Formats: sequence, C-alpha cells, structure tokens
Amino acid sequence: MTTESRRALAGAALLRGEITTALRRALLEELAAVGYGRLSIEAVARRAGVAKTAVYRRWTSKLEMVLEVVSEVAGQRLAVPDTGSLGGDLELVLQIMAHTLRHPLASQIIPDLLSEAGRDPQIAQTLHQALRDAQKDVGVQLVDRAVARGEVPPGTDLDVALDLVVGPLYWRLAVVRQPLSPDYIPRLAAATAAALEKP
Amino acid sequence: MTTESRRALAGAALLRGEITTALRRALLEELAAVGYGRLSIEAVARRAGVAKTAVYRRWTSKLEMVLEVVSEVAGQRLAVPDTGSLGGDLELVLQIMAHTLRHPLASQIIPDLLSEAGRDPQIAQTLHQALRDAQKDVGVQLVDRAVARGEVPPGTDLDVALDLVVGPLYWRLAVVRQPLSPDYIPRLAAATAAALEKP
DNA sequence: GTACGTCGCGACGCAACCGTAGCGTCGCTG
DNA sequence: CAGCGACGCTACGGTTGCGTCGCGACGTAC
Repeated sequence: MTTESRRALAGAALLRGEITTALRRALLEELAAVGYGRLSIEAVARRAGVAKTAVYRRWTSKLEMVLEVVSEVAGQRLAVPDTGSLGGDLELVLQIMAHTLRHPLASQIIPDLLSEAGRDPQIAQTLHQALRDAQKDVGVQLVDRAVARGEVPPGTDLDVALDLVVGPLYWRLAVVRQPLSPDYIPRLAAATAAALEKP
Repeated sequence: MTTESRRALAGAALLRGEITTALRRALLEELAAVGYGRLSIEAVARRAGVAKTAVYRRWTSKLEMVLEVVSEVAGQRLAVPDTGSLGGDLELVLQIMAHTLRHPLASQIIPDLLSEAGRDPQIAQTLHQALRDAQKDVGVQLVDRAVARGEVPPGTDLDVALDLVVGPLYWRLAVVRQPLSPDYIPRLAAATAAALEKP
C-alpha cells in the first residue's frame, strides 16, 4: 500500500508524502554519489533536509529502503515497437538502452548495485528478477519476432542471443565509460544482427 | 622499487616482505568480501594478523594501497596464440576470460572497482589504462590477424569489434552471474565471429 | 472545543574506524 | 661490541554513523 493511498483511506495524520518523495530522491542521489557500501541513513536524511527518524518510520533498514525504491524504479516494463526488421528493432532497443545508461544517476547506481549483488543475496534476487523480466521482454519482442519473420533460425540459443544484444553496449557505457561516436549504435546493431542471423 | 629489492640493496632493517605479502593478500580478500566502499584498513590488518601501523608504514592511504596492489595484478599482459582462424582465436580468448572471471576474488573485485571508477578519477585512470592495454592486445592479436587472413574487411570498426568480443561474456559472468552451459563459449565464439566477418 | 494519536525533531549512548604517539625489540653498521 | 635506526605493537583522542527515546506541534474525531 502506498503512502498516498493510506492517507486517502484513513484521513489520519500519517506519513507525509512529500517527505517520502524527498527521501526517495535523496536515496538515489546519495546512492549514486557514494555507492551502496558507503551509504548511510544519516546522509540520506541530511540530503533530504529531514530528520533521521523520518527514515526509520518508513523503512526498517538501509537494505529494505534500497530494495523498495530500486525495485520500483527497475520494475518498469519496456515496450519495443515492431519496426519490421531485426536490424531496426535492435537499433531501437540499443538506443533506449543507451539513453538509460547515460542518465547520470542510473550509470552510477546500476553497476554499483549489480556489483553489490555479488555479496548480498537479497539484492541479487531483486535485481536479477528485474533483469530477467527485462531480458524476457527483449527476447520475446525481438528474437521471437525475428524468428517469425524468418530472419533467424528457430533453434537460436536465447541465452547467447540476449548476452550478445545487451553485453556490448553495457560494457561500453557502464564499464569502460567511453563516449559513443554518432554511428556507433547503427554499426553495433548491424553487427549484432549479423551474429544472430547466422545459425 | 619493490620491498624485496630495497632489502637486497640496503641490507638494513627495512619492511619485512612476508608481512607485505600477507597484507596484499588480505587486501584482495577483504576487497572481495566487503567492496571498496566499506573497506577499512583496520579490517585488512586484522585479516593479515598484523597491526595497523604495519599498513601505514607501507602505504599512506587506502586508495594508494588499492591502486598499487590492483595495478600490479591487472597489469599482467595476455598472450593469445594464433590458432589459425578467427573463430579459434575467439574461442580461446573467451575461454581465458571465462577462467579469469570465474575466480572468486576476481569476480567480486573487478565489478566493484569498475563501478567505483565512476566516482574516483584515480581508480578510473588506473583501471581504464589496464583495460585499454588488454583490449589493445586483443585487438592487435585477434582482429588484425583476422584482417590479415582476409576473414574480416580491413575497414572494421575496432571500437565496435572489441565491445562485441568482451561485452557479452562480461555481462554474463560478472553482471548476470549465470552459469555457462558446456557449449556456451563455442556458440558465443561462433556468433561473435559472424558479427565480425560481416562488413 | 477538547482530547487523542501520530507526526518530525533534537539528543543520547554505543560501536567502529581513523590516524598518531610512545614503547620495547631486533639487526645491521662501524 | 656498542649504538642506532626502523621495526611491530598497544593505547589513545576524535569523528562518524547507528538505532532509540522523549518532547512539542499539528490535525482529526467526537
């Protein structure tokens, strides 16, 4: 149940939604600035301009707070329109990915939490759940379509295909952090399409 | 100048190499266990079974310690033998990468530090230097050879090519952390070769 | 209009880590 | 063989974050 709905239902003096919003925003900013490891509840409250107890009234721990806020952001589904060809679909998906990974907060938070997922099973479960869902979207909307069009053979290994689509751009933007030349994404899309089309 | 060479040169009562070694090892273990953000010098010394001052005599800060130890490990060059075909070379490189990324310490430390590199320019410079060198090795030994063989066109975009080789496996092993099926690497190598061979 | 419940806020004791100073010891130097 | 320099170790004050408690304020219900 969201804070707002609770306020609407009860009409009583419950959590003030404006402060919850400020805390959510402050959490993401702080997460990007110092990372999960160094994240302190004090700093989040300070950044939101709010007392520490405001946090403890809403979440019981740093982990719970991060999981709730992040899973809400990460849970958004992605609709990929059908452009009519595998190459076109690929280019569109890569453009969307690039747009997301270029966001200053996202480009810091995503690699940080993914690395933390190697230590904390709860973070791992939450993030890998979100990843799996997002990848399934891409797999269904992109690979399955290409199979239906006859562009790729039906026996295509979905595991390899997904890694081929997502891996290079993530490596480039989130790991090596090099800028993209203007025609990088079209080239990458073409090369990836070639990899998928060959049996 | 290394500790050992200083001892050999001066013959005086200098840093004991055994303790330096224990600290290096402890640093890597601690780095894998808690990450750079939470890393404390106290914990490293404790893990090495040594007093805190032993650390401060060798390094002035946590950052300097990490940079020194990590850059030594990361600086090792990679020689890729010529198997005679692009597909064979690719499969070999991917096998070596997979072997490295499966090491328990490396699989934790590498993503952690790479994510920290987004915040700390010094870490970024050190790591991206190492990455650039390693990628150049792969580029020269793998792509250039393929061009010489006539397997790929001379105008191949090296940026895209390198991301295509490294990205998918890194994504799979270091980010999603899913196990590899036995024929995953051959399939990935074949698909990547197809992506490179098409102009 | 009054009483009650929940709010945000500042203050508190506790624990961990930082970086440094003083101590006794060991081994090379002359 | 005497002296000295660098060693590792224990101990210390200062800082930061944790999680909790009691206070006054505010709005709702009766």
